[in-house]
Order: sequence, then C-alpha cells, then structure tokens
Amino acid sequence: MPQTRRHRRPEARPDEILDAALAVFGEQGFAAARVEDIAKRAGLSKGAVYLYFPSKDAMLTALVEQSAGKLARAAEQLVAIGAPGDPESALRSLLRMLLTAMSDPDISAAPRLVLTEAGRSPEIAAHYRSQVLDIARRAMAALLEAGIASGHFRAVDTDALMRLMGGPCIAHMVLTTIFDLQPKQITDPTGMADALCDLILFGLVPRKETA
Amino acid sequence: MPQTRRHRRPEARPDEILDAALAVFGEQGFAAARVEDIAKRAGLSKGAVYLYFPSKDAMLTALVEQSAGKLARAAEQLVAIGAPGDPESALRSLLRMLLTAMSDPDISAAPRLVLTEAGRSPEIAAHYRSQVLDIARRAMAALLEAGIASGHFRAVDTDALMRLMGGPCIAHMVLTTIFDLQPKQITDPTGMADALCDLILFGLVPRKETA
DNA sequence: TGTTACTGACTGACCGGTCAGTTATAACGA
DNA sequence: TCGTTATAACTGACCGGTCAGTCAGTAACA
Repeated sequence: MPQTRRHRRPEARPDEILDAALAVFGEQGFAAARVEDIAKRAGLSKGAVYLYFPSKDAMLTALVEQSAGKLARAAEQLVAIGAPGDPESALRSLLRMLLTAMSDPDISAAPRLVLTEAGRSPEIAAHYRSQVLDIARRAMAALLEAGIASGHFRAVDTDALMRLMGGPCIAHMVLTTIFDLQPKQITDPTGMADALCDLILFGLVPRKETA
Repeated sequence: MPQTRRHRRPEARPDEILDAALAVFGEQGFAAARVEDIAKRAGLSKGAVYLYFPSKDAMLTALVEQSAGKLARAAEQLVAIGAPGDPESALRSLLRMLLTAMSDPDISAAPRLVLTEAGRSPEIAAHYRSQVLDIARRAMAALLEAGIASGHFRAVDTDALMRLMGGPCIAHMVLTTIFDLQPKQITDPTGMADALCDLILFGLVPRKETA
C-alpha cells in the first residue's frame, strides 16, 4: 500500500491543481501546456483533473481570478497605508511591497501569466483590469491627492504617476524573470525600491536649496 | 484573368509573409496561431509559405531578428543624440521617441510579441537581450554619465534609472495595447513623455529654491 | 455492498509540414 | 503569329503526431 492515501483531503484538490497549473502555464504558456503535465504535477491522472474543472480554459480563468483576488486585497491594504499624514513613506512602502512581490517568482507568476495571455483573451484582460489595475490606480490616486493636498507633492497627473511607479515594477518583473537581467549594483528589491523612491521623490536634477 | 498577377514581385514574399505572421502571432500568440491563417493573410496558400520559410519557428525567429535590428539601429541613433552638452533635452527626446514608438501598434507589435514569447523561448530572450536591451542600457548609461559629469544630474544608479525610464514605456505599451487603459488627461504620447520627463528630472517633491 | 475518488486507454479534432499536381508566364522555333 | 516546351510560383489534399476531453473500469474506504 502506498503511503500517500488516495482519499486524503480531496477538498484540497482544486487548489493543488491550480498550483500545478500556474507552474506549468508559467513555464510553457497556456497553449503549449499539457493538461496531463498539470495532472502529473498535482499527483493525479488527467481524468481526475476533469472531475474538478470542466476545461483547460476554466483552469486559467480560476487561476487569474484567484490571483486577482489576492492582489486586490493587497491593493486595498495599500489604500489604508496611504491614510496617515506621511505620503512620502507611504509611497516608499508601496514601492517596496510591489517590488518585493515582483521579485518573488511564486508571487509574480500569476501577473506574468496574465501579461502573456491577456492579449489573446479579452475577458482575462477585462477581469484583471477591473479587479487589479483600477484598484491599484485608485490607491495611487488617493495617495497622490493626499500628498498634494498636504503640500508634500507637486500637482502632477495621476496617470503619469501611475506609469512612473507601476512601470518600474513591471520592468523589474520582465527584466529579471523573463530576460534574466539582474541589476548590477543594487541586488535586493528593497534597495531597488528605495533607489526608485528617492528618484521619484527628488528627481534627477540636483537641488540647490539644501546643503 | 484576375487583376492580381501571380508572378508579381515574388521577391517581396518573405516580407509579406512576415508582416502577416506578425499580425497573426500578435493576435493569437505563437502557439495558437495557424500557419494557414498567416498564409491567407499574405494572400497565399499554406504550401507557398513553406517555400520561403522552413518552419513556423523560423518565421518567429526571422520576425524577432528583423524587429531587433530596427530597434538596435534606433538605439544607436539615441546614443548619438546623447552627445551634446544638454542631457536634459536628450533625455526628453529619448522618452518621446520611446513612448511614441510604444503607442504605435505597428511598431510595438514586435516587442509585445517578444514580451509574450520570450519566457517560452530562451534563445529569443537572449537574442533580444543582447541586441536591444543591452544597447538601450548602454545608451542610457552614456546619457546618465554625461549628465553626472557635467553636474546636470545627481549620481544615481544606472539600473534604477533604466527601470525608471524603460518601465513607464513598457507600462504604457502594456496598459494601452493589452488592457486598453488610456490615460485620462494626457492623450498624446508626446505629452505623456513630457510629463514623465518632468517628473523624472524634478521629482514629486516641490522645490523650495525657485519662485 | 455501496459510494467516493480516481485511472488511463481511447476518440476525434486540429494543425504543422509534405508533395504530386496545376497554372501562368517565358522562351523558342517554324 | 502560333503551337510547343520549360519552368518558376503556387495550390490544396493528405499524412502523422499531438492533445483536450470522455468514459468504462478499478481501488479504497464505510
């Protein structure tokens, strides 16, 4: 008798299958991924997978939904962080959190998958847009407006700021995980976040006021 | 007799096929794209495509190589732009050029394809990295170092700056073409480039020196 | 004995790649 | 000018492999 019992926690199957699916989709892309490989990785046969999901497409949808939910919750926390009267450190926390997340292959796998599959599937794009991007944008807008109101920030365009903050996070993910281009000097994500934060706050041009 | 002559410029076929391939790969992704659809779009039958390319993979490779060549040449021009003693406007030109390119679906189609397929194909990733990213990084490093040497810029990390400048361009491409998220206030790419440039140069925190 | 969870052989559709055959044009000779 | 031959360019039916999805059967429990 094998030590792994067959009837052990069948209610955990969907999540186990989704974990496996995320790994395989991430490695091969959705179209090239084989359902049998996902099943193998989850310790099941192909047929068993179809007891829990009606189709391969449904696995991708469930995966995206799950990951969008997690990120949406994280984004809401960030809105809460933006509440106190120190927008500069709120911005720093936000960047640190985002870059740390993007540096972790386990966390960034789902967004990366969305990035590569959203072009092919409008509903995935729309879902992610409404569940993640819009929320992130609102969080940033709140942070920015609070900063402007308190005089800490200049009055700049929200979309420009969204691209300036979100862009480096996407770039970091793309450069590190897809092109294997590691930063030379700054190796940890927190350091990179701080360097970016410093640039975003104080700009490239030196200030004459200080000393 | 049909007005389209069969023997009309057969030497143009490879480029016509690549144009069609770029469109179809861009819409469906490489794996899901059908060679027959590419052939149809190029006004040929499937068999004819195989007179010019040995395999579907070869089409993708040729496509990436072609586009990488174009971008590499553009990047070299940008190094030349960085030469004069005004690094601020060089940076502005660079950002304008990149964002304008990323806003044009015809131009951004190839980088977008690389973005979605590089994860699955190490050789594409390596090729693009060496032919495009490394050159872009060198161009930015040259620009930054000139700016620092002349006292126009603070001494910041090259990789951080690369992410800060390249990131918004990638973000712009991803947000506009994949998620269909247009900026609210700033609609043209030049305006967005200028807004970003202003932020990158002068930062979010207001300066006390001026008035 | 019944039920739940699962297996893996199988089916059918799809698609990359091949190739025997077709067509349009050119080249040539009378 | 008109057959005849040669050939470059192309077609589309077909082959073979792959894989999503099915289902009859099996093993492990209660």
